[in-house]
Amino acid sequence: MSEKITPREENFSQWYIDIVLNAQLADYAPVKGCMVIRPRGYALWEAVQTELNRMFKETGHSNAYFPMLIPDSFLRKEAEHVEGFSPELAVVTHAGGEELEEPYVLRPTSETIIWSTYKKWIQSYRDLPLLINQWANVIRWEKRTRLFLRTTEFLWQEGHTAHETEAEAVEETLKMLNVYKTFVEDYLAIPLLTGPKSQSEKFAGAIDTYSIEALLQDKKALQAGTSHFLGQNFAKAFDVKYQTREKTLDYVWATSWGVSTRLIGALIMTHSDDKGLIVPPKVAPQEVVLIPIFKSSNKEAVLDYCADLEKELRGAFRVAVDADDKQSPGWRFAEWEMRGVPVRVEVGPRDMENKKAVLVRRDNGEKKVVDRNAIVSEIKELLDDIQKALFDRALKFREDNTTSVSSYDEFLPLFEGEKAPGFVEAMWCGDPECEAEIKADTKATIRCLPFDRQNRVAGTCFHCGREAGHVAVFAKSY
RNA sequence: CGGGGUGUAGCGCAGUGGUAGCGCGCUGCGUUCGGGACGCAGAAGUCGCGGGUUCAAGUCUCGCCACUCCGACCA
Repeated sequence: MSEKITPREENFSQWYIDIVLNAQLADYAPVKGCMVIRPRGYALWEAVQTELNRMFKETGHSNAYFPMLIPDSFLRKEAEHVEGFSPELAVVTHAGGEELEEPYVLRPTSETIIWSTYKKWIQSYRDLPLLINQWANVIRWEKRTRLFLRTTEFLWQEGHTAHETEAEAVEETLKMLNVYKTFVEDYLAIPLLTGPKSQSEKFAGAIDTYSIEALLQDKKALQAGTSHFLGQNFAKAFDVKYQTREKTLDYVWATSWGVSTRLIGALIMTHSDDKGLIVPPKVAPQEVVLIPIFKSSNKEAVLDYCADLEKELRGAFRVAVDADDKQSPGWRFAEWEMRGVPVRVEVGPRDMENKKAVLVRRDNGEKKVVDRNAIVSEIKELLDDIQKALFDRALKFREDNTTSVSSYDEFLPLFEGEKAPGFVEAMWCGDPECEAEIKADTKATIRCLPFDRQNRVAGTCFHCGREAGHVAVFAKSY
């Protein structure tokens, strides 16, 4: 069984790669760290795009597109920004057979090209807020890449907004963080921690960075998306001023926020098992696979019987049908399990005779024999159940792998050895030096200061013993 | 970018200097079919890339590249 997939226990990294390649989500490309996203993988990305676009538009945003080539000088206008990104830039130095006077950078993110444009578009408070999103590719020359999780080129969306007031920009930052949380939890069924990053972990050029943090099956944390409050940093760097309602001039307030194809990696690593991919029904390119079971003697009769059923299913669900007579039923079962389709419908001679069908859940393998006539409502119920069960299972995993500590003596052993300990929460003083020492000792980083865990009484920092005003969540991360 | 490992048919691998192999998969035909069926016939290779040694290199040697594991780096 599943000989193609390395078990998680044996080698988690290899398991992940096996899933990506065997479920035909992506393939390696000729250039270091780049991947080809195959139709089955791209369909997942399209599901992400469809829902997020709906949510972005409901919150007042419009899509636009800015160029991929950015003049080198633009990057340099915001000091922290250039410092943060320059090590991973790819630069175009030649074009049209000649060396360029000024090199172009392949965008690692679009703040600079967008803010240079916003300068032209914003004069008055009447031009605000400006709420724009773009779907784009970006290039970051990372040292160590991994399919979907960290690739040299990746697809993402980046929202860039401009506001009259600080309060409005902060509100936007948190609103979009919450859009991400809602989408990722409700559709991808991945439970998240949300909250601000520590100052040392924030985005280059931001005042505050907020993130959504997931815990994957190997107990490492993944930053699944970010929303940044940029203050007036980019407005100042690109001289974007507007006339206020009081007829004064002021710099606008900015946000930016993004999620990427990394979400597909998070999806895989959260739900899948040793048989292959598991996809939550709401984003599954195919919710149901119909597998007719027949012998050559009764093939025609079974397929006839399935024709009506298929029509009915297609009226209600996204459906695949696999009636390949070159493959045994067992082979087809295993194949569609690897592809992650949430519900399998088996129909053979027995079912035909009894006016039944067999439903099998991908998430836990349970089989259920149902009346042919009730099949649509039965599947609907099952899909809802699976969606919920996947989230609940992931949430339980996270809770089972979250530890609370009050001293460094408790903390240190958790981060010894190969295995990651999951999320570890502790009272923390907020000092970057204290954070750096912890990281140097253990490789643990602060994932965020979760909003919903700040209700503890004030105490002392678990590491340095000084007064502590935050609960921080530590983990080993991707 | 540093250290280790790997690179031979689509995939997994064998092949210690002398004719390019095996299993799975693939194509065709037939028999099978309720958890990865079987028979027969067939197709498929610049042995990762580039130099060097040699009468002769998949094999020895140097360089490079890719993947992978571990580090450093990382919205």
